[in-house]
Amino acid sequence: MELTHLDQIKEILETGELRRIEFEKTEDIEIINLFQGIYGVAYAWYAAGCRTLDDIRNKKAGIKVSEVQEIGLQHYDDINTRMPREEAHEIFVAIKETALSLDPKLFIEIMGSYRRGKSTCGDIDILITRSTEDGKTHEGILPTLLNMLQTMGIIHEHLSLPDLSVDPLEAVYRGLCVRPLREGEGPESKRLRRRIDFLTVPWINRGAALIYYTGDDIFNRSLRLKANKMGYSLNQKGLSAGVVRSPTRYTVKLCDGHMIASETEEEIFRILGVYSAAFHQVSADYECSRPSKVCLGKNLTNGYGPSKWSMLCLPVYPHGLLALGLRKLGAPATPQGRVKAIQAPSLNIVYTLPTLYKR
DNA sequence: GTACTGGTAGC
DNA sequence: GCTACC
DNA sequence: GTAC
Ligand SMILES: [Mn+2]
Repeated sequence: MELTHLDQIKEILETGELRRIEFEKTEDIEIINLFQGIYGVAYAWYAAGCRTLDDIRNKKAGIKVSEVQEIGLQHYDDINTRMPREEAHEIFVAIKETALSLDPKLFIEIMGSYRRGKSTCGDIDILITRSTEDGKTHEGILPTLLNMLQTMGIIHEHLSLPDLSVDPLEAVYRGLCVRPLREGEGPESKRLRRRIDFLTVPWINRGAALIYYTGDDIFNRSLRLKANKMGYSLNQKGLSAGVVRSPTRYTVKLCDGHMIASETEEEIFRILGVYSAAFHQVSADYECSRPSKVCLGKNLTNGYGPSKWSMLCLPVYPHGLLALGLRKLGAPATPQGRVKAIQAPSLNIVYTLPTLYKR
């Protein structure tokens, strides 16, 4: 008998894993995943006929490789090796100390997989903001901090620099770093390059930024989908009501609406009805920790078009639902083309926030 | 039978 | 429009 | 496909 998605979810919740797991191993996905480890282009290179990293290094098919992509190629193995949680911690401690030396009132947190409690981290994500109660802000901090970290030999290559001309309080940085030297270590000691990202936001947006930057990606999509169904819109700045979108071009906003929550995670979760053991006493059929992805492969049949789908992941989510990542076969094997969210509200699943969320 | 599918930034 | 972030 |  065929297992339904609901059966599979229950099995995962009850056993922690799903038997009969089959990874999606098709040539295009494998190669595009390889190329996505570079930074910058993946599907386009596959479409141009490249199949190996050397094809790209040799500029096969006349492809153009930017400066940033050359950096990605050069450090390919380093940046595609996950670091132990402890190394992320070491790097963050050094950065936090440097940042606080510039302004002791900065709010600086390590986000992403570290904040989700993972034992290894693919990169380091750092959120910076600052209380405005004394009339000051974190304006100008990030460029100064980046310069200092470069001088200290922590930050090495830049991949993407912030554009501060729109709002100097909002900045996104992407680059490569190494951990600080340990006691007794000389500069010759081998340290792997690590991907590092910084995000700065206005103080008022910190709650929404915490949610966004903690992730994971599917959790964010899932939460934003729920917000939409409730007539709201959620982004990294806040939760808004009254957003009106163009029916033809969905991303075009006809009306921005007004922000109803942004300063704390709790307020946003509360409005969205996402109860967490950290904030509320709740009863539920299941409790689960922040989503863990389970990869599996399965062909599904449906009513429209090419009828085969492959299921990529099955994370378990809060607000009594789950999301499945699906790719329609024949669709471009980009992350965008690959993922589709489906919900199962009949399962009453409670999402337990990591202890980091408590107060 | 119909509705569902994140939102934004940089280039 | 593509690639990136979560 | 799954939810309603
Ligand atoms: Mn990151």
